Amino acid sequence: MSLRERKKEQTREALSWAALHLAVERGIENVRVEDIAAAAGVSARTFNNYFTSKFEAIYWRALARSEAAAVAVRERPAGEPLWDAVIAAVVEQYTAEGESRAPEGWQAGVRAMMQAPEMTGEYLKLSRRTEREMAVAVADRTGTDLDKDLYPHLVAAAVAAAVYVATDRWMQSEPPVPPMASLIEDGLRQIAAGLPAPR
Amino acid sequence: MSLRERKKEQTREALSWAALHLAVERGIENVRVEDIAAAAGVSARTFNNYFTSKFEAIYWRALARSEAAAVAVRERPAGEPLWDAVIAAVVEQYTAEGESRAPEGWQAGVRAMMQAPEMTGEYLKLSRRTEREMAVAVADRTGTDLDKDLYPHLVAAAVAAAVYVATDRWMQSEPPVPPMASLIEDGLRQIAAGLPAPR
DNA sequence: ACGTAAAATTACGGACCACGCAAATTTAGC
DNA sequence: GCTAAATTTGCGTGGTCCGTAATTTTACGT
Repeated sequence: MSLRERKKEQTREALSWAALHLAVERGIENVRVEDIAAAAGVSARTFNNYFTSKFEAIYWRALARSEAAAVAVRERPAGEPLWDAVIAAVVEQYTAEGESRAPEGWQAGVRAMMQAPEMTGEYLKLSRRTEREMAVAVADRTGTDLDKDLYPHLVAAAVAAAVYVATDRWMQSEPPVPPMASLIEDGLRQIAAGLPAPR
Repeated sequence: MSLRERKKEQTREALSWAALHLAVERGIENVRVEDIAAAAGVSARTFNNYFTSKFEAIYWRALARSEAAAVAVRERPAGEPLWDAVIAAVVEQYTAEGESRAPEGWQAGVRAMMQAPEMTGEYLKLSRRTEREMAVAVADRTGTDLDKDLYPHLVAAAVAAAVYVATDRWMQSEPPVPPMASLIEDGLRQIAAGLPAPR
């Protein structure tokens, strides 16, 4: 990777972290694009070269994780049943992370920030774009057709929904907070079982 | 209903129709809030008293339909299995409508408009708010707990996902266009079956 | 080390949005 | 007809996002 490409990645990371930190610190309503740009050491115009909104900057890491999940589905063993592959691939993204290394209070801060009304729906809006990656991976594994079949899109949308609901639950949990990976796995398994009404 | 309440509803309807019409006519990127307000015969400030964005105005009818679906779930026979109730309630909203009475070219225009990149994710963002209604209805019917159980939220999110995917497919269909209700029912049935990989 | 080209950053201006506030208007109720 | 409540509207403001062009940085060849 060239110096220029490395610097671009570094800028993107810096902007994303600055967005997240400032939002947790001050609340999303007190964070302006200009603040994020200043914290990252670039101009506001540069911020908009990288992200179309502060929400996109905040969620960039989560969105990258969704992309990585789709890639991981493709890389699962070829004969593996679809849902086993999907669940393993998705859960993997939420397990190999240094959650326990986050500063004290960080997770509580993130949870509080994500509850702000301004955040409602923003993740879903942005995740629409990464859903297609998952649909492509599912279509490849199941031999279904993206243009003719609902199936791959349904799986992708249902997976995104399960991840969303589980992370929303995680955000609203009181201590002791269950691991996000467990919640996500639970959600995906319920989907794969056809969401039977509990007894 | 008082005159005042009737006038408020009429204003909301007028604004929503104006938004949808102008977006179909000119493309969303050529429609300003001021244009919508003028077409509805009110000020731009009044527009923002009713809607927080032009997307909310455009999708208002669809969002109202989601709300109506949640209400309809509550009204299904008490002993009816959950998914039968949900599918019937949701599909009902997309059947009792005068699709065939729309002007020639209208459906094609709506489809084209919804494909615009600016629209991506906007419906999902807004639908987040109505999902809770469906979750409440599901919790009531299944005796699950909104604060403790993932289940009602998973069902609500999965239903919203199925509706979204089906309407997206409908929008992208070449003539002869299948009825939206059929696509939605198909999607919901696949979800209720656990999205098994097709053979 | 230097010169040129390509890419990225930045400054600037402009269009647009969304909201708070208060004045004006309309509706409700007696 | 009068008063109160609700709604509409005008105005101002803060903020966002983009297009454009100038400036700076990096890449590459010599």
